[in-house]
Amino acid sequence: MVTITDISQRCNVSRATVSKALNGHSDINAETAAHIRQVAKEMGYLPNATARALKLGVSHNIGVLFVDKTSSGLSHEYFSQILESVKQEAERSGYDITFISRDIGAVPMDYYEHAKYRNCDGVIVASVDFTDPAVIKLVNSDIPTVTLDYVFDSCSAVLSDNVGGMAELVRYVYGKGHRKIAFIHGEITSVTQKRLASFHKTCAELGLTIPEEYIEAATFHDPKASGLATRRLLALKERPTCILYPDDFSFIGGMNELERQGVSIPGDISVAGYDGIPLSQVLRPRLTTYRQDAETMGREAARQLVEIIERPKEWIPRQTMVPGKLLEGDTVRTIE
Amino acid sequence: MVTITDISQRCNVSRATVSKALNGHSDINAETAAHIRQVAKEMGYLPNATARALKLGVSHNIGVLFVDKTSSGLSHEYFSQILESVKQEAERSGYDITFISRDIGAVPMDYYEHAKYRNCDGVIVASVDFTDPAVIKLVNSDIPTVTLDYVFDSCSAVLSDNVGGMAELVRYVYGKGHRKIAFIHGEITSVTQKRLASFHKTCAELGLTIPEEYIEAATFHDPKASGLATRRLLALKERPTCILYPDDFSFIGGMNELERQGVSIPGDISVAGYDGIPLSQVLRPRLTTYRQDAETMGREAARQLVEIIERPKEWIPRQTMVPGKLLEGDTVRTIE
DNA sequence: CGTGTTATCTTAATCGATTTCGAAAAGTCT
DNA sequence: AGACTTTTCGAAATCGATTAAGATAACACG
Repeated sequence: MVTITDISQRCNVSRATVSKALNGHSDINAETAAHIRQVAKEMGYLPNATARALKLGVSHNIGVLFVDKTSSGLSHEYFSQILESVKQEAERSGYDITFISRDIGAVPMDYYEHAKYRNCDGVIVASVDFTDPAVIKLVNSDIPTVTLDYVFDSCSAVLSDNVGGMAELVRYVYGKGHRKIAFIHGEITSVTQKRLASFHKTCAELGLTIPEEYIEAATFHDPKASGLATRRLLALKERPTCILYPDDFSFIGGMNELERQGVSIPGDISVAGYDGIPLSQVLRPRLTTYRQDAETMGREAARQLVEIIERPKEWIPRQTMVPGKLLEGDTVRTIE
Repeated sequence: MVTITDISQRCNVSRATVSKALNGHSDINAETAAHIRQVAKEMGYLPNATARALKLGVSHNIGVLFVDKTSSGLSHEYFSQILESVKQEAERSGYDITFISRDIGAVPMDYYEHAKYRNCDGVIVASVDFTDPAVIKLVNSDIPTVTLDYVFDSCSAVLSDNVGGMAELVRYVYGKGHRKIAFIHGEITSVTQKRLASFHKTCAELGLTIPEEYIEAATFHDPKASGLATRRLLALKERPTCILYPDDFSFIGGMNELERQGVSIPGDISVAGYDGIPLSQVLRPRLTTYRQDAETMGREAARQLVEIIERPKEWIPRQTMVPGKLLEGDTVRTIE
């Protein structure tokens, strides 16, 4: 591998001169610098990121912590989309992406230790159990952190507008004439809590009284759980006319249960999902769902993290709300 | 941050001794070593991966190159699953994962340069245009490489059994009584070529003559393209009784077109996909599709790469074929 | 002409960890 | 006791790049 030393020998200058020439310092003669850069190019010189990181204490490397309970992590489409856009934005700013985990090899580590060990300049945290002490340790540490869909006082957060999204969804189905609206939610996380709160608040604003039995618990990304929840709703004396699901995957599980029971969609019961995965608009009927703007969220998270890293002085924790968009499919019908 | 120097001062020994104690060298007294380890633990010492990488020339870092044409990269579920299992396996062996790309920041780089710059010990390559000179440069370089779904002489490869998969699929629908089998394929890649070849070969073995018009071109992961191809097939005088699609996403696009034209599935026409994405078994009707074992592929790729990295002497390029599995859904019917 | 200034380059320390080589002390053997 | 091993530890170099501080020469100015 070509190093600075190799170049310095070829050019008959010191290593310091080469380094300065390549980094555009002003105390190097313009011609000398040009020559050095020329030679460096010819020799195919590449700076060694490792050596640089060691000396400068800055790695130009961002850690991402994406782990969900099922450890399916990336299989959740919403998160793979976020990851992809985080990656693109980080790269544009000159940062690479490294996954953070526990226990790298045989060595037991927590997330913070792993990030430190790898000299990450910052970390983006998503799709984890935010009550995990290891996560809390990380976000409260000296490492700049941006969280996705969760707020800590100690760091910036990029949030999908769950409150606004749920409100829009409820108002939409209300506008279609629905009054008996049921909500199947995912496991209790901050996201679920926000959607639940927004659901109740919006219903109240619209003058709707939602019976307790209309609120059902399921699990994110779990068609079976939502199927069961759906069955419970169908068993009620007074069936809802519309059911909201925690995500599109669960949504489809619910639709299956409805069809199995001979309930037509949206003829007998209307349904809507959340996430707006690409497939939702390919399937027939097209799913009515609230699309979370994963791309913007990832980009925004990366942008903010880079800003914190590069301008730590001016930084104060900030929450950024990313709006989504209602995708009006064919699963909610108008009723009188 | 706690460094080796800090520990050496606390223990009144040299830095060399600390390093050796922590790495279990035999020329350190057992008691001394125990004490040093104890103190290191108390002080919360973490080795600095950067310094280590610089000195040892080994980063314990694996690059992954996942870029598809639409630069949607990870949005392709097959690849996010592979990535996830690559990550898990790599971590178990003590390796971290970093994404490789071009042009990190303002600096123009090719994949090889990027991997070198980051001191990657090896790279896993998938979902790229394998005719890209930058990719070819990488796989032919001194950096150990494992490719997914593509074979170079210069490196090991992990392959989904496209030949076997397609053969199984064809034989399955043949077994169901189908004789007029159409095949919509993705853009021409090595994967497509294998499936095409296997399709023809298997049909020939079964004594089937497939008219040219039954072979249609579309694009991977593109429901519109497959919809159009489907329309062309439906316009034929002699319609096929079964259509095979390049992947499940395209598959669904094709099904939509069929339904739009009032063709019932599988009553009028049978259909089958490829990939076996999780949703394929949640949707109703359940999709008949050939499931690629992404998890095994990722794990195998990581395992082999680690082996090449750690035992370069004994290594010879090897191809590993990972079998998939036919998921028998409800989209292929039996005909007399 | 002496002093100060500027432009240009080098020396050497540094980041944190590893490792070669050697040194000192302790033990072993004849 | 003298010679030789073995055990245990440390000094110093090293990986590649950066940078503070210093050196040298050219130049300007009163």
